[in-house]
Amino acid sequence: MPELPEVETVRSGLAPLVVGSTVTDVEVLRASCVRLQAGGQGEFSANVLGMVLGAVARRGKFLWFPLVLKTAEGARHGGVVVPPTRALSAHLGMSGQFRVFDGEPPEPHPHCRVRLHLDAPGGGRVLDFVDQRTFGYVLTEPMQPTSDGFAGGHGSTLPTLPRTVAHIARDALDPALDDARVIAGLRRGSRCIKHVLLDQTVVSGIGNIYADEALWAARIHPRRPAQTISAAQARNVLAAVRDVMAKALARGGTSFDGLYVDVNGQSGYFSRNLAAYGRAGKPCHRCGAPLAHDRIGGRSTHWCPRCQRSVAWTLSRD
DNA sequence: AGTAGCACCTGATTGC
DNA sequence: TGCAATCAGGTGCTAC
Repeated sequence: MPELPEVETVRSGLAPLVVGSTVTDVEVLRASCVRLQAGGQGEFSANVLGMVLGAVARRGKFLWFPLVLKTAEGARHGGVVVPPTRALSAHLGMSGQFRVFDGEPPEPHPHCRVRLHLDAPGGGRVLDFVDQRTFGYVLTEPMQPTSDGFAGGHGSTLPTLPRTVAHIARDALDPALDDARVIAGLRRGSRCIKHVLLDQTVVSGIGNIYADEALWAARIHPRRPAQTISAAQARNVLAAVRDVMAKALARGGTSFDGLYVDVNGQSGYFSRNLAAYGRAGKPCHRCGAPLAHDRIGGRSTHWCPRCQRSVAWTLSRD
């Protein structure tokens, strides 16, 4: 399942292959993947066709390509152009991938939902959005200012965000993340801490796997109500989130070749070394106790019943 | 306002 | 063997 490290690996792999390319043709192979586009697939295609992909940007698990228009005037001055007012946004859901093919493209994979034909230097190139379980989507949407006026996402220097990304908090690896705000968010409300970590409006990029990993590292029981977490514990949780994400990114970023930008099925995903997720009944790497497993907030959750015992919560006052 | 729960979807796995 | 139920996952939406 693509979480922040996987999506960042996709973003950084994609950028050198597609930025600056013009979209010369659009094939929507499955209409439901543009379900968030108000005007349907016709509007999607019309908004993308002829536009230049200006960048590949990301906040949390959300990706977008600012759409710029290459004008004759702009071309005379060596390139850009019109500041992007619209973006092609994409979310990988739980199984989405982007793949790039140069030259004569193969038949689209059965799970290919959208194929963009690009005008790449030296010949044709296609960008496929492949998504087996169809939780992912693409759409075009307007860009709007960020709430703090700073650059809206990794890979972008613009203080703007696509509409569907505007309500998402900065992510765990964002240098502009407001730690105090996140720590306050992790300590607020009756929801259990596992659920709060998955709330993309507190801090974004965390999915089910890294939520379990971070709580294991911080030794916090996933059922612990947020409002019982001390400030020090919340700081530890945030530090653990950053740590597991950074380590995963360091691993995922090394195993991609240029033309096959993978997210899920291949080495990036399976080479994760996980201490908690998926290890129900196996010994804890710290204490050897068998890890527990249950559904928390509708999500499969794994933890060490010995190391993460702090369920006997009391309201803390620090 | 904050929280809970469901819909969305497909393929792999498990149970009868 | 065949079919049905279950599970996995993130987000958007609706209903308390």
